[in-house]
Amino acid sequence: MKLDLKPLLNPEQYEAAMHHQGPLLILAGAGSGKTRVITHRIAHLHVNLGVPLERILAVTFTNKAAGEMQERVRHLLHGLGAGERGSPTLSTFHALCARFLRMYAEQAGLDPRFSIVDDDDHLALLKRAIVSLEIEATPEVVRGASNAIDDAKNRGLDPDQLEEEAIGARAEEDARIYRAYQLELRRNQSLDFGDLILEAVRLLRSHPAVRRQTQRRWVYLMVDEFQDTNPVQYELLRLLCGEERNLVVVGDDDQAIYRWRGATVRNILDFEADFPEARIVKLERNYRSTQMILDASGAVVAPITQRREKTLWTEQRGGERVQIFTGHNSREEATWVARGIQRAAMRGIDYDQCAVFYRTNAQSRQIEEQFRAQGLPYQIVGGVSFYARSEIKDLLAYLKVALNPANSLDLRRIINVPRRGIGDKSLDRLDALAASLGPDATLYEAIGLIAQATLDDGTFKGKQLEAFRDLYQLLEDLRRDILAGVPPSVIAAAVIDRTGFVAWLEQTEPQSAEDRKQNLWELVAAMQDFEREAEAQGQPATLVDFLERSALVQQNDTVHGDEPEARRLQARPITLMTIHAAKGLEFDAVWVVGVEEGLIPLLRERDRDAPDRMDKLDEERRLLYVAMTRARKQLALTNAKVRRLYGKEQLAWPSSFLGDLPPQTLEVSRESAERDLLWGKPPAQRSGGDFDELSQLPADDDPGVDPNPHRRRPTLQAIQERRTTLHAALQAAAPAPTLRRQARPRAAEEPPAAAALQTDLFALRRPTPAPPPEPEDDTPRVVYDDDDLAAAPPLRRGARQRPEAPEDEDLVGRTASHTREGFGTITAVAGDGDMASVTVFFPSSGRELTIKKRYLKIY
DNA sequence: TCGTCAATTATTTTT
DNA sequence: TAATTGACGA
Repeated sequence: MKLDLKPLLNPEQYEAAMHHQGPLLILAGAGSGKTRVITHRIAHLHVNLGVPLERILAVTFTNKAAGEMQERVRHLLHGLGAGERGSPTLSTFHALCARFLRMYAEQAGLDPRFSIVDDDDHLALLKRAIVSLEIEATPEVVRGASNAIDDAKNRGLDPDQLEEEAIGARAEEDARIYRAYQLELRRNQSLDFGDLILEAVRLLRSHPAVRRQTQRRWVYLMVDEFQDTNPVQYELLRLLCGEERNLVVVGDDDQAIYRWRGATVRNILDFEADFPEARIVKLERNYRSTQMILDASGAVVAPITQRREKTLWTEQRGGERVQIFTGHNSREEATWVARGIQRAAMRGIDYDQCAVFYRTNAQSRQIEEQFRAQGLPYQIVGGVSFYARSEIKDLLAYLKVALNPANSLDLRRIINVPRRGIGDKSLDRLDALAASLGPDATLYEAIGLIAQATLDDGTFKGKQLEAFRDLYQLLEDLRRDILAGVPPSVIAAAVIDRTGFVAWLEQTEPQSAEDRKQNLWELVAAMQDFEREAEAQGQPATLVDFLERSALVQQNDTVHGDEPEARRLQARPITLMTIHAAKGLEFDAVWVVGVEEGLIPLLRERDRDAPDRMDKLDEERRLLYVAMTRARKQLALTNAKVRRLYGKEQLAWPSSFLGDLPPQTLEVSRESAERDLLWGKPPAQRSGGDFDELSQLPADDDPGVDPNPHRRRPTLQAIQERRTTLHAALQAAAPAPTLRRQARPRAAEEPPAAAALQTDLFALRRPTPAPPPEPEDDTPRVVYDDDDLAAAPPLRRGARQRPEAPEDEDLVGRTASHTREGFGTITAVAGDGDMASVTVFFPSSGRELTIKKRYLKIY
């Protein structure tokens, strides 16, 4: 069956999707259907041109994007009845490189069981490296070296090359630290994120045979979010596509928001320099937003000089104006957002089509508080990653060490967790012992010597010796299990059981033990999911693969409020996330909070004089652009005059970027504390955007600011300090203020009186009044008087309810625990209900027992 | 060696 | 605000 793309795509999309060979740059504006182009091109190559799917490689940055593309390609091909013949490789840069390096571990000079270190491990290792050079590991040194190393890896430099280009003592020191750090990594048989790409590049460069093999394997290359590539990633792409130069890149320089991670817009701006024969297609037709939203957001990036000119257009003429709201404080801002969402819901926009974006995670707290107070269901995307939680890292550390005994970093982590009486002193002696065994000896080997009593000098005895023996025995058992192919979930459960992890949690952290236990079981459940998935694909579920996934998947788990689980699952929640996390998503209605100077753009004092400050400012513009272009129909930008952050009140003023928005696209909310569209400066002066502008003054009626900009040009910090002091003085001088009741938003018709503004400010310094009582019923509370709100939208049943009480035939393969026998895997079931006879294999004892179901805990 | 309590301090974005 | 670090006593 032939696939005719013509009726499916617009002319530009069609041109891009029909592209056959050679380099192509697709400049895809926000919402212009780039994923559609990529998936249709894959289908076209396969169905019309007979390209085997295995020859196609598409690289993305996030697992989310890779997964989505996978799904869409599968769906598209399935619809054409062409889905059964293999599948293209759709992967992230990092996952691709990790697999590649394990495959060619020998040529790359690596142990195929190498561990991948996350950011925390990276810092720990870095500190050790710094100390090993007898340099004091102050936060500045660590941060500086970390940045230098990251930057070097992003540019593809090794320690020697970094040293060569180093100017000054500081840079030379960084290079030396880089060298020592690499040594630490090597000793631990570990790679960090940067190494994954860099080592892959080195391997391809130095091994022509591997390179040829790889180039033959993938003939058609596509890269999504090309604007986010850094120089090494770019180099990797060039090596992958080889002489054929058969490379299609899709990107939007206006959405480049990862410069700080080494991404360089240059890659997209100068693509033709490297590929002079490249075709370029611009996708400017937007299928997502109203013209109003496009006009407003376009104005934010328009002042950027280094950019590919694009003008988005849509057939959705008109649309609602962008709402602008200024709250007296950040709590009021949150209240207004909550109310706005309830209004949107009245107009038929589901909660799960509403999103709130903020610049920093810390801002989510206040939004949460309001949502909780008003009974709005929400989910937070991002935040502390599941895999960054200490109990999860502990458990995984056991598995990582068992797999890769050279991983001393993780061994250190667990050597005394749970407490087994091996303290700092013992660890020092263990280090000394390892050092005496030779330069390449590992901690694990040293422990082995002690445990097997090969060492008989009496350094360790009694309880300590016992502790070492237990630990060693445990790890050896795990190693054996891994080799024997015992499923990861069973191994993990055995660790929890044999270390007494749960009891330790309950004893040391009684308040959070419940949560942490939940997390542990969630990890075991994640492993089981993984095992089922692998089984479905007919592949073995190996621990290496699971660990790799856990290291590379930034699980966007949802951190929920303290609402009861059942209630939370009932409604499709509103999404709260950082702007970065929002890239690639879209919602009917979007609220961007904290559109303030200092937050958007986020500026810190030390950036003031940075040579690249203009670039940073441009990136902040793009960030706001990304946030705004997520909205389909409705968009609001909010800020506050006083912001509570880190437990402190700080005065704030509207972002200078707001001054670039065309007034005819805006509408200031009637409830706003600031009614004026001219945020304290005439429009003529407003556009450029420079750091000096920051020290210029905000609205005249803001307290605490010298109204004469010529008198001095204080630093950002000085301004804030001065404002805060004056603010405090004002407060001290005032008669006892009346406290305003909290969290009862005023009716929409009643804008805050001028007098209320003052008391409002004062109220901030007082202890917060008791929070409003939790609503008892399940419906969202109606918080203001509008009649039309009385009919609040019904909460819908959520889609992702976890299956409870599994059907009996589902039990086989699951993990079960028994009070005496510990953890095991279910191998058979007879009968049903609580009295069913369940046969369980317990790896710790090697026994298989049949036990009544009611005596088992099943996970 | 371990647990408690006080002090300190850092606050961006993430594969 | 919250999370981490450091000192101290058991």
